[in-house]
This record gives sequence, C-alpha cells and structure tokens, in this order.
Amino acid sequence: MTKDESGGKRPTLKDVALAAGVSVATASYALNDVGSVGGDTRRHVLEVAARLGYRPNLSAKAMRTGKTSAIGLILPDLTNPFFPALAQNVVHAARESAYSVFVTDTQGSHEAERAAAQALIQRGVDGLIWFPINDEDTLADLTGGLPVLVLDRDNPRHDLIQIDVDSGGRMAAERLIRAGHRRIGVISGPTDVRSSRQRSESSVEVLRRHDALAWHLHNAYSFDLEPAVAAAVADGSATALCVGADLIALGAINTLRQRGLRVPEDVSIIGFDNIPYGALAFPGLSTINIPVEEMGIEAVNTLLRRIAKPAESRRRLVFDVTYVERGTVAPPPAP
Amino acid sequence: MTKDESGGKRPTLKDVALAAGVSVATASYALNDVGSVGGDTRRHVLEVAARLGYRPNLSAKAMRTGKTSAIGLILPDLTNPFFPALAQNVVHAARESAYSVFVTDTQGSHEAERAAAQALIQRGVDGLIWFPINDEDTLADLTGGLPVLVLDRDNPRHDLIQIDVDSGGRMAAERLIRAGHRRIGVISGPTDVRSSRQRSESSVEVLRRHDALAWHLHNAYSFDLEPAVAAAVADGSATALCVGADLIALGAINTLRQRGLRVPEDVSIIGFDNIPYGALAFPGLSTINIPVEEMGIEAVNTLLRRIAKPAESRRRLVFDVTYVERGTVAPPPAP
DNA sequence: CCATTTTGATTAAACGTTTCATTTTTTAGG
DNA sequence: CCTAAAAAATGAAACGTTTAATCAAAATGG
Repeated sequence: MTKDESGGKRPTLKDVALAAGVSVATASYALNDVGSVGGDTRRHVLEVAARLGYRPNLSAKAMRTGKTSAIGLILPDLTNPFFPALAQNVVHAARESAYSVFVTDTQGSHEAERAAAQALIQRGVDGLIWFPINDEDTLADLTGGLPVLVLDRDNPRHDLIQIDVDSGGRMAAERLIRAGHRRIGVISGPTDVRSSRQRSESSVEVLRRHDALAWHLHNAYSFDLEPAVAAAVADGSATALCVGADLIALGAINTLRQRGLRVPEDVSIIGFDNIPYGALAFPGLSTINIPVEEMGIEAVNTLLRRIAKPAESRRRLVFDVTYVERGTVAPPPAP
Repeated sequence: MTKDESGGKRPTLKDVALAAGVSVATASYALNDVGSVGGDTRRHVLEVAARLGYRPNLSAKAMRTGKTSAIGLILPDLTNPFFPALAQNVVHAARESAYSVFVTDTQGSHEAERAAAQALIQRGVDGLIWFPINDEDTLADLTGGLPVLVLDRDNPRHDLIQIDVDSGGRMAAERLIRAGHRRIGVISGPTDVRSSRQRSESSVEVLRRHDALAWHLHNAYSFDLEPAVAAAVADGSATALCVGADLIALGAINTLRQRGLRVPEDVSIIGFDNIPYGALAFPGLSTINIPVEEMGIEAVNTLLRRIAKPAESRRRLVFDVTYVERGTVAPPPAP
C-alpha cells in the first residue's frame, strides 16, 4: 500500500516494465507517448508507473538524448536589484516548460563570465540566457553552436532581447526640459556597454538640441558615486539630472541629501530601470520603466523556440519602455 | 593547430584514449588521478586531453556515479532583497568546489515549493539548500535521504544554519529603550515562521520588562503595510518601532512620511536584516545585520560536507547578528 | 483462406563514463 | 636466472534511458 514497493531505491524504468509485465522498450514508449503501443498496455504502464512513483532519471535521459532540459542564466550581478526580478521570471517561465535553470553571477568579471559559460556548457545545458557584462564578443567562440539568447547587449550571431533605450533616454530628457530645466547633467553607466551609451546619447542629443546640457559623466552601476561625479552632482552646476540607471540615481539622491540639497526642490532627477527601491524612496524616484517581467518570460520563450528549431532565422525583440512619474521631478528652483 | 582536431563534435574519453594510445580505462584513471597509472602515461594522457580540449560529459559521469555535482537552492522570493546576496554567495562558494546551482524561487507558495523540490530531486542534485517559506515540515517526506541544509527555519532532521535572532530582537529593543522611548510598537513577520516569532518575542519580552510595549502586530514580508498596521504606525501611539524585517521597516518609514511624520524626529525605527536598500534610505535605516555572505558560504560548505559524509551527526550553526546604527534612532519627541 | 499490411511488442545497441576483475609487464628477492 | 610480488594497463560490465531493427500477431483484402 505504500508508494515504495521495492527496497528503498528509486524505481527505474526496468522496475516499471517488470511490474507491468512488459518490456522496457514498451514501457519507455508508453511513458513518452510515442511509438505504437496498444491503448490498454499504455494505460496499464502509466498506472503502474504512477503506483511505483516512478520518475525518469534525467541524467540517463540526458546522456541518451543529448538534451538536459536545463538552461543557464548568466547575470552580471545579482545584487543589482534589476536582476532578481528578471531571474525570477526566467525561472518561472522555464519551469512552465519543465526546464530548470542554473543561475550564475559573474561579478562583473570577464574571467568569471568565461568560466561560468564553460561550466554550464560542460554541464550540457540546452541553451543559455546571457546578460553579458559588456559588448565584448567573447561569447561566440565559447558557445559553439549552442543556442544563446543575449539580453540588452548587441551581438551579431545570437537571438537578442533589447529595450528601446533611445526612446527612454529621450523621454527622460524631454520631461526635464518640459519642467523648465535648462542646466541638466547626464550620468550614464560604463562606456563599454552599448546600451548604456545609447541611453545617455539619446538624452544628450535632446538636451543639446535645447541647449540644456550642463555636463555628461559616467559611473559604474552602483550606489556609490565616483568622486568626480559626486562633485558635479552637488556643485549646483545642474538643476536636474538625467541618470542612466536607478542605482546611480539613488546614489545621487543620497549624495545630494548629504550635502543638504533637497530633491526635487533643488535638483530634479530621473532614473532608468524602475528597480523596486525607486518606488520606495521618498519621494519616489521618477524613472523609465523596463518591462523586466515580460523580458524574462520572452527570453525563455525565444530560447526554447531556438532550441527546438536551431535553423530558424535570428530573432531580435525590442521592448518598449515607459516613463513613470513619481516624485523627483519639479520645476527648477527660482534663481 | 586548432583546438578541435576531430570533426566538430566534442571529444569523448574514447577519443582521448585513442589519441594517447591507451585504453579508456587508463585514460579515465589518469584524468581522475586514481588507480595505478604510470607517471609518464598519466602526464601524456593529461597532455593529450588538454590538446583535444576534452571535457568530461557530466551527464554520463552523473549516471555512472550517481553524483551530479549540482545542488539546488530553494528560496521563497528572489525579489526580497535579502535573498540575492545569499544566492550570490551560494553560487560562488559552490563554484569554488566545481558545483553548479539550480536556483528556484517559490513565490511563497507551498505548492511551488513542493514542485521545485521534486523537480530538483528528479534532476539528481546532490543536495539542497533550502530556505523554507515557513516551518511546516513538508520537506522530510519529499527529500528522502537526500542531504538538505535548512536555512533560518527549524527542522528536526536536517542540518541547520540559523541566526541568533533572540539577541537581535533584544538589541533592537534595548537600543530604543536606551534612547529614551517608552511607547514602542513591534511589527513582526508572519506568525507561522518560528524565526520570525522569535525575533519579535525577544523584543517584546525586553519591552514588557521595561513596561514600554505599545502594541505588537504582524505583517507580511513586504513593503506594503496592511491597513491595521499602517494605522497603528501613524496614529501616534508609539514613538518608536521595532520591526522584524527591513522590508517592512522601509514600508513603515514610507507610510510615516506620507502622513507627514518625520523619521527619526517623530518616530524612531530599527529594522532587521540589513538589506542594501536600508543603507541607502535617507536617513539610513538602523538595523540588525545578518552576516548573509558568510551564511551563504557556510551553507554550501556544510552541505558539501554532508554530501561527502552522510552519516556524520547533524550540524547546527548559529550566526551572531550585530546592531548597525545609522540614522533612524533618536530620542522621543518632547511631549 | 492465403497473402499482405498494419499494429503491437521485443531485442539489443548505444550514449560516455567509472570501476571491477583480469591480464600483462616490471621490479625485487633469493 | 627463476619465481613471487608489485605495478601498470586492459577488457568489459554497468549505470538508466531511447530507439532502430526485428519479430509476432492481428487485421485487411482479394
């Protein structure tokens, strides 16, 4: 009457076949719903398998078929609050299709990134969802023919999921202009990332056109501002900031507050990413929202599709961003 | 001269053996550094393997040995900022030992938790690091004899890594008393989690002893306060809050600000967890720090040790917490 | 009712390792 | 030198699947 009829060990396909009085082959066929097996036997095998609590050994299956139904997710930095939401949705979407996800965090090191990819490939993952730390195309030679979906970066050989950063950068700049600002500073992420450059470039372009660009600086994706950036932020040279990442924007707010400046009364700020912290800050950070949930889901969908049909032509998905107004934008202070 | 000598396919152990002029058995022994193989042959095999770029097929190895050198990490909610740091350290520590990590996020659903565990077990993970959503012991019957390390929860059968929550709860309460508060509210997490109950109970005990307990309420682990909690927080019945989780504490700060109350001038707050947001809030959230990095590392260490020696006696590690003073504690406002 | 096709079930090989049992070679001892 | 023991190398089985190649039985058609 217990679920476990044999002596403690996990039942194997052979056990099922034996118990059902049938060959291993038919058992396999029945369980996988392929080949020609009679309706009665099929039902019987299924029933027996269920009774024994049979679960196929995925290692064995993997060796035979070459498919592990596992994918790898390579992220630059899990502690950057942008990524957990992505990871969460990837994991869930994958589970819907009975895939499991190896997650790695490369700490922004190319070294670690290479190692992670190697390890996952050796593990035999069926595909990779990869958010590279920058555009450097170290991937292609590693991955061989393995299906890879690249997130947010540019890459000539793989499926891509990107966001319409140009439009985001423009929205932010225009909103600040519309609020009346004429001395606007731009902080963007590292220069070796194209999507990061683009975010700021489109902002800069708009600001130039309105002759409203105070300065343009770069900062790592982090709360901590580099000294030069912190100085520029707080020296009054700009009445508004157009920042390429919420993380940096929150850092900027912090710096401003520490120097006794108020947001948004003295300085307005718009971020980018819409990380959860932003909503919680006081006042809430106005920012550009990236539909990270959908991106995660769509990432696994396109990856799985590619795994199924390796020959299909390359896909590139671009997601729209939206401006979300909260509390960090106001007119410039009266001079 | 290229790395790939054969026709595109990944080289197998047989290929290595062939190229080295030796049997597969010796090749295997040489590469795994076991059995008795001559120094010269060993070196030669290694050299050939390197030249061919041989990587063992882990699925095959897994099937033969029953070990996958993969572990599973089961977390309640990746978007709770407490967990990414943990996950990061688990992943890294695992990689040090050539283990990969399947990450799952159970969204606080027992259903999903069960499913995740099942899936991972079927995958043949060598062990599980499990942060259960509450104390309910649904695990044991699922996991069978599989090595499991339980985080922060109580569990009679598995290795445990916990934190000294009592002392944390006490520290927080005492700090507020010392600041002069006599009407202190306590907000703790869900009641079905022992560690959560404990956090608050030890606070409550201290406060009772000083006759300084205003009220004691519960809230989900989330930024959003339930109406009753929000009301209590803002109705002036307490001049200080002792909160069982930073997430909730930040939510409380938010609520207070929206009602026009200042932190810490009107209300002091101490959180618990030391999530990254806390440092960034303004003023910085005073809180109880949990050494989450060490916990992550120690979790994989103890798990791997258990995997190696299943019979060793059960281990229970308790980590100390520390109070970190930032800006949310001040004397109560003059009446 | 026999020849043919269709359906249902089976046998056995294969996937890439590890490892036991065995054989071959070398070394040591007398 | 011969024998015994130790060291090095090998053949083959096994792990749990899938699947191609067969085979047997049942259904079909003339």
